[in-house]
Formats: sequence, C-alpha cells, structure tokens
Amino acid sequence: MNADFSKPYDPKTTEPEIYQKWLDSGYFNPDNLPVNKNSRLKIKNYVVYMPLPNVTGTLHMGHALDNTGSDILIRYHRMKGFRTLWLPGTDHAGIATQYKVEKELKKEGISRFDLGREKFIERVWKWKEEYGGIITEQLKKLGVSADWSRSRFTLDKSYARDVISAFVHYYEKGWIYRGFRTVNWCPRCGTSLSELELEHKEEKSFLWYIKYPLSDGSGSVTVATTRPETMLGDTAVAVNPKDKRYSSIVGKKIRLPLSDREIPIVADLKIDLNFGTGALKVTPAHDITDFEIGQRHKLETISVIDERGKMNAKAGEYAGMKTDEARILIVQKLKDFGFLEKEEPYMHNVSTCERCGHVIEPIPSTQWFLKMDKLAEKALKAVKSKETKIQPKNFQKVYLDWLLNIRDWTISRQLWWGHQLPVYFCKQEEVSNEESQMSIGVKESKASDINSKFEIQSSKFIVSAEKPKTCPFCKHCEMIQSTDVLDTWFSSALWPFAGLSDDDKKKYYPGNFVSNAREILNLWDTRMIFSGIEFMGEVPFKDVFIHGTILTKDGKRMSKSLGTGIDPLNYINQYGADATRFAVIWQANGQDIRWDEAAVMAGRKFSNKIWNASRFVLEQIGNPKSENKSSKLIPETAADEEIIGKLTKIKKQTETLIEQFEFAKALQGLYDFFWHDFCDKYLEESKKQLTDEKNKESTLKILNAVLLESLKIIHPFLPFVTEAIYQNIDKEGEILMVSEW
RNA sequence: GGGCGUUUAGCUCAGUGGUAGAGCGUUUCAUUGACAUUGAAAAGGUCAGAGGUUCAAUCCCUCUAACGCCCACCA
Repeated sequence: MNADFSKPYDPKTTEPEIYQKWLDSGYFNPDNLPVNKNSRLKIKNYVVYMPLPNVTGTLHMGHALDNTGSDILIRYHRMKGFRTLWLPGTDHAGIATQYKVEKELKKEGISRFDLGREKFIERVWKWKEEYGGIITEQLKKLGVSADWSRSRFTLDKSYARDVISAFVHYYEKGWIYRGFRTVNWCPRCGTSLSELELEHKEEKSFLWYIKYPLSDGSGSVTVATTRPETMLGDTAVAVNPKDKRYSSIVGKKIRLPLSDREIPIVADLKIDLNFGTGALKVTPAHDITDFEIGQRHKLETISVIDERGKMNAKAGEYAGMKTDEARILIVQKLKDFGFLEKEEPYMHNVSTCERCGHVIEPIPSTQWFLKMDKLAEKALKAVKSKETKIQPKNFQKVYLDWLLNIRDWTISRQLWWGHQLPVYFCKQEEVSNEESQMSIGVKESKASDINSKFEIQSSKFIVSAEKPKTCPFCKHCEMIQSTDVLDTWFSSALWPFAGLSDDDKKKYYPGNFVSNAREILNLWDTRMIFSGIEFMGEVPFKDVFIHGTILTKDGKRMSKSLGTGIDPLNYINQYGADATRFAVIWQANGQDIRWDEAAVMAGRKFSNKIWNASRFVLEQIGNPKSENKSSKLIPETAADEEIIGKLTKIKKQTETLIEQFEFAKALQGLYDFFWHDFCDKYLEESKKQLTDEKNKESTLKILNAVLLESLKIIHPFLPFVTEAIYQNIDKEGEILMVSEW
C-alpha cells in the first residue's frame, strides 16, 4: 500500500490500513517471526502479559497507558530479534459483569432470580458476545501489537480446566478449606467479598454509649458503638486484661438490654484501652474482629441480620427492618429505658462494595478459603530474591507489607457468573430440619439460590475435577455441584499459564513483563506471582511495572460516574493513535498524571513533523532505498559529523531508557533529536550542502540513513506514521515493524 | 493510626551540590519550495515556608504547611 504521500499526514485514513497490513503479515504471532539471521544471540523470548481488561470494559486512559507502554516494549524487542509474544485476553470479571447485566434486567423490571440461574447465565453470555469484543477492537485502534490469535477469555474451556485443577490441587494439599465465618457480604450482590474488593467511605454518624447492667446488680459497664442494632446479637463484652478499670468485673455476667440474655465479660488483648470506654460489645456474627474474639473465647455466634441486609427473625420486633431503621428505633428504646448514656457525633469509615457501592454487611456464612501462609512465603521470597522486580521500588514495600499481614483468602462467591466450585455434595445426606447455626433466612426470599440451605448444612462432599459418576457416600445418588463460584481473581491469578495452550506453556512460560495501575498490585500481580510459582515452578515474570494514575487536569480521579472520564478514543479518532500514544507516554513520568490535552496536540504535530521531514528527504533522494548499510557513512562537514554523532547517541540512549521502562524520557529524547537536531539543524544545513556538488552525494546518503534510523527508533512509540513512511520507501513489502533495530 | 508521594515559568511537568529546563500559552520578527500542525528570537521562576549541613543548596538533613494516594479489625 501507499498512503497518499502528500501533505499533511492524515492518521484517519492511514492508521487502519497500516494496522491491517500488520495483521496480514502475521507477525504479531511470534511463531511467524523471521529468525533474525544477523543476530548472533540465541533466539530469546520476550513475553508480556496484557492486563486482562474486563469484558464489561471500554477503553479508558488507564488501558491506554498500560498498553502503550507494553507495546513499546513489545515492538522494541521484536525489532531486536526476540521471539516476542504479547498475550491478550479478556476477563469474565464475575461480579462486575453480573452487576452490569443485573442492571440491564432491572430496567426490564426483573431480577436474576426471576430468570433463574441457567437463563441468567445464558443472558450474560449473550451480553458477552455482544459487548465483550469492544475493548479488543479499541485496543487495536491504539496500535496494540498483541497476538490476537492467542487471545483467551477466562471462561474458555481450557482456561476453566486449569482453574478447576488449581482448586483441586490446593484442596488436596490441604490449603483450601471450608469454614463458617463472618465475612464481608454485599447485600445487593448477594455474595461474600474479599477485603480487597471493598472501598472505604467516610460517613458522619454517632458513637452511642450504652450502659450494660451487670447481672448481679452491682452496676453497669458502658460500651461505645456505631452499630447499636447489632447488640441483639451480642454474646459478650470484652475489655483489655491490662485495663485496671475493669479487672474486677472480668468473668462476671451482663444482662443484655432489650433482651433477656446473659452474656459474659471477657478479657482480650485486642481491645484498645483508649477507645471509647475501653469496653467493647462483641457481636461475632456482624463484625470480623468480633468473630475472631468470639473464636478465642468460644462465644456463640448469633446472627440478627440476614443476607439482604435486613434484621432477621432473631431480631424479634425488628425483624424485616433495614438495619438503619432498626438502629433508630433501638436507640430510641435505649433512651426510653435509660440505657443510653450519651451519643456523640462521629466520623468513621464504612466499607462499601467496590462494584455496586452498597454498604457491606459482615455476616456469618459457610465459605471456602485458601490458606495464605505458604503461598505468601513463596511470593515474599520471589521479590526479596529479586526474581521478580517491582518498579518503582517503593511499591515493593506495599507488596511485602500486604504479604506479611495476610489473611486467608475467601475464594467462594455466591454469584452465578464464574467458575463453579468443583465440589460435589451427596444428595441423600440427611440435613437437620432445625435452624442451622446459620440464620441466613433463605426460605422465604427468592434469593434461595444464594448458597443454598442444603449446601450450607451438608457435610458430605468431595472435591473433584470431574463430576463423580457415583456418589462415594450413598453409592447411588447423582451428586450435585456446589452453587458457589470462584472469586474472579482466583482465575485471573492463573493468567500467565492458564492463558497459554499446553504447547505454549512449554514454549512461552515464564514471561518478562506486566504493567499495572497500583490498585491491582496485590489484587492481581501478587497472586499471579504465587500461583505461577506454585503451578509452574517459577515466577511468571521478571518485572512488574506500576505506572501512575491518570487524573483530570485539576487533579480529580477520572471516573465515568463522576463524569470526569476522558475517552482516549476521541483523541484517536480525531488526531490519531500516534498522537494519543505520544500524549500518554510524554506525560507518564512515574508520578500521577494530570491530563493535559496539549500533549495530544504536541503528538499530532510531531507525527506531522516526521511525515514532512521524510517527504523532504525522499524528494531529495529521488529513488529511496530501504537499506544501504554496506556503505559506511563518511561525514564531510561539521554538520554531518554532528548529526551522525547525535544519532548514535540517541539510539543508545533510547535503548537504555526503554529497557528501564523510562518511556517518557526516551520519547522526549527522540523528540528533541528529531525535531531540533535533525530537522531544525541538519535538514536546514543540508539544503546548503546539497547545492554543492562536492558534498551532495554524501549528504544524500546521510539524510537517507538518519531518516531510516530515526523511523526505526521512533517506531515503538509512534508505530503508524513511521510505518506509513517506511511503506513509501520500500516497495518490496518489507515492514518496519519487523525490520532490524 | 501507620506508610508513601507531591509542592519548580500563566497551565501540565522534567531536572541538577556550583549561570534553572520542556510542551502548551504569551510577545516580536521571518517565511509562498518538507512542514503555519513552520522557523528565529524574547518575556516570564528569590525552585511551598522555616531552620541546618556545606566554600556553595532548588537538589542533602530536620521541622512546618497544603494537597493527594495506599494500608489498617479503634468498636
């Protein structure tokens, strides 16, 4: 093809043609790459794992940043002769996608429960087929040179197989266990969540001081709480054993107000002497810390809130109310009966669901957990020993701190969209008719699919990759599979190998590089690291690069809901992918970026400058040749010498900076070199030199060579314009993208 | 409550132990032959504040202030 090599450069028509040319060449696939004959090095791999975009997603600035950086590395290494693979894919993103489809259903006036599990999942698949490919197409517009032929979806059959066998593997090692615990629960989504899936919001509230009378009538203890409604589930009051104020009453009983229960006073070191009154009301069912205290003191777990976030039957007269309604009434009643000592205004943090924004309700339920001690150890070692390097290095601390304080990972979710647990229950098991210790009221609500009551109470199950033909317990029933699915991150943690075919696992694991926003570091990178070590025997990548966050110009977070988001596609469509890539990289110096649109304009001008300078050079040369490396460049003038020196220097500098992930600096160097050294100085000088017969030939040679070299070293950053020019030079179908660096 | 980061030209940001830089903006001039998505030049900053180390600090140390982020089971 030939772009119209007249002025000015038009990315709109050029870029799609160029991208198609790359696709047609097949060189995004490393198996098709020409062996670099001139390289005396052994062929080495260079593998980058694309941060999996959610199928729900559309391109945003964060993706543009991740992927432009990765594309620079990929293109650079490809030109350097590496067997270069960029592995793309999309993530089923359990809760995010489910939420999206549920919102769609809501508009139609129905819920997922009206459809039922099977129909609902069908619906999500339909949704996925329709919208799941959008982000991929958008990435192509950016110029992403990933191997789309290897693209994976995290629910693909082969991927699912790896996920299931990972679960079985952990279970057989004894690292996965099932337990009844108080967990973070989103009442809207109807599922458990891990602590990394929560957001914390400040909220104005009150701290209520409630008098709890001692059973022996010798006085009372005052507790401070932000959640008086949970007192119906209190099973103790805890004080610090070192607290002299309370030492005399530890072991005594309390008569719980608004109830006729007696609860003990226990001593626990976790209690802060300085907060409130130093006495804590312990509600194991509705607070994770309290649950842990409860475990230590063998306290009963009495749940008074159900999975919809409403007071349950145990809450007596408050049953069926929302917690905040009950709170108001309970506070009033405490006042009426003289139990309320005081209330003071109080700012505190409330956990909310990262996806839907609903307030999190800790409730007890039966969930599956992955033990983290051994895995954390491996992950710690990998980074301490520098097998994997995290950059910038201050994020290493974030990584280590998280691992050092890690808790077991709640991996089960009560969602429908995801990898169902490979757990099978015996249908014939007699489950008690009594209310189980779980008081989750599943009976009347349509939410009965949530962690079905049968499943909760059932203890006869096996874990197996395949559905067992015969039940090992009763020998005749058809076993039923757990209704829970796995946390999305459990499956994305396996991406560096589950994303590869069995052959590719041998060929392309481990990889080299992954680039992320910082909030993904522990959610994903850490988990990829320990999963990679556990299942493949070595770390999945050598470098984790954490880039800054793109903010609005006035420093606000870019978000769709706030209307502060900026769509990179607008820039791509208007000014071209090169200009957009330029802008992103130009500003990405490691700090957070306050997005300045002027950088896109600068990028557009730079592309145009390259285009025009090339035009000039090619007009002068007349019959351009792609390579004349055989003939050495012999400088005839001071200007010649200077530009050759500068070229050598900038090439070296660019290599170093790319290899250190200093893309912004690399680009700025290239900009300076090309614009000022080459165009402003040498090109102008060459106009004079060309009129002198003595220098004409050597000047042409130098112009030709410097231009070609420039196109190459700029190509990873601005691939389209450089390739478009190259296509005007070479008529034999050679492609700049795979030309030798 | 811990940890981290930022504070440099009107705006967005680089940078260095020794006359302060870029992009955009502003001003002046130039130019129809690669490019007005241009060229040449200029204006504009006591490098957040205070103290310290040093012959010398925007850069190192301490403190202060403002802003931002992450982590945390103070109810």
